[in-house]
Amino acid sequence: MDHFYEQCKANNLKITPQRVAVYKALSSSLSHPSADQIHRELRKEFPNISLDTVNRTLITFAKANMIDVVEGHGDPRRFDPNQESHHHFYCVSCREIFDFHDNTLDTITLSPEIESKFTITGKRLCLTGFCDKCRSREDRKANN
Amino acid sequence: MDHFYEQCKANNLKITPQRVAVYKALSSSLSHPSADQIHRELRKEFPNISLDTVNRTLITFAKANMIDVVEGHGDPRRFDPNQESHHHFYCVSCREIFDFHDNTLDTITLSPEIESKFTITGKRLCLTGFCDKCRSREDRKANN
DNA sequence: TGACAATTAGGATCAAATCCTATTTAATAC
DNA sequence: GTATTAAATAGGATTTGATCCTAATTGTCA
Repeated sequence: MDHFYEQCKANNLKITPQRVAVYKALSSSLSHPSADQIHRELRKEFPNISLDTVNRTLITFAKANMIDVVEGHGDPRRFDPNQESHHHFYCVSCREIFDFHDNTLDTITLSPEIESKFTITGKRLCLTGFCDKCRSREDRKANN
Repeated sequence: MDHFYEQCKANNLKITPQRVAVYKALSSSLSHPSADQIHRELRKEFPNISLDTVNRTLITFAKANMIDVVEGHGDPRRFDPNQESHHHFYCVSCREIFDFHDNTLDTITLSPEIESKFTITGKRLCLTGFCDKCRSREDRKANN
């Protein structure tokens, strides 16, 4: 938890009981929970904590690189007509998905342990970050 | 489009004007659109087509392996406290996400072209399929 | 061509995320 | 300590995506 306090300091985030609670709840979870799940969990201890606060707090942590948002990012369900092996870059700013191809990556082999533990129907490298357009927009913001 | 008709046949899907339209709209799109986006597009040509139909149709195609649902699958936004390099297996049945580690995969290098085109903040192999529990459940269903 | 099962339209419902505003609170300087 | 101020919170309202429901329609196959 010391690390948590340090990271808050470094990002100018006030340390509130709610933030501590949210961070603890997420850290102790193995299920990649949603804001709603964490909210329900925390309600037991803090009957008044609001969903909005939990959600906002998690997004704040994510922006500060203290936690991650998993692939998908809560966007509406999206479809892909391309049935050939390919990979995705997702821009967290404009939410656009860019396809890219890579012969080397297409041949990635998994450990036998993983192959046997799951029935794998899809395999894809998922990159996240900023696309060219949004990168320059972010840079402008930072320099103002 | 011949391929489309064949796949419909093979999956016992009736060929309706709506299905043809949805398939064409998705195929000609490069933006990994949502049901809503396709619906808005199709409204121009078919003013009466309903969002529910578009959504249902896309899900039907996906179940028939004619198209894909991209990573994230429209689930609520989910968070991950684990900041170390790791990878994800997503069960499309129970929607659970399982972490796995792989030293080889952690060292994946991307083409310079991709590295320069985007500012990459996250890199992860995303597997989809059925987890152990759901696999056996699906098998039981299939045998009945 | 007729019959039946599958599919659709469109409104109702549900769920996730965000917005809004009055109130509270953590951090800082004194 | 105490006062000040900007940041953070609660909780209700709103928006948006997804699904459900039912009556009407339409492919398909005999």
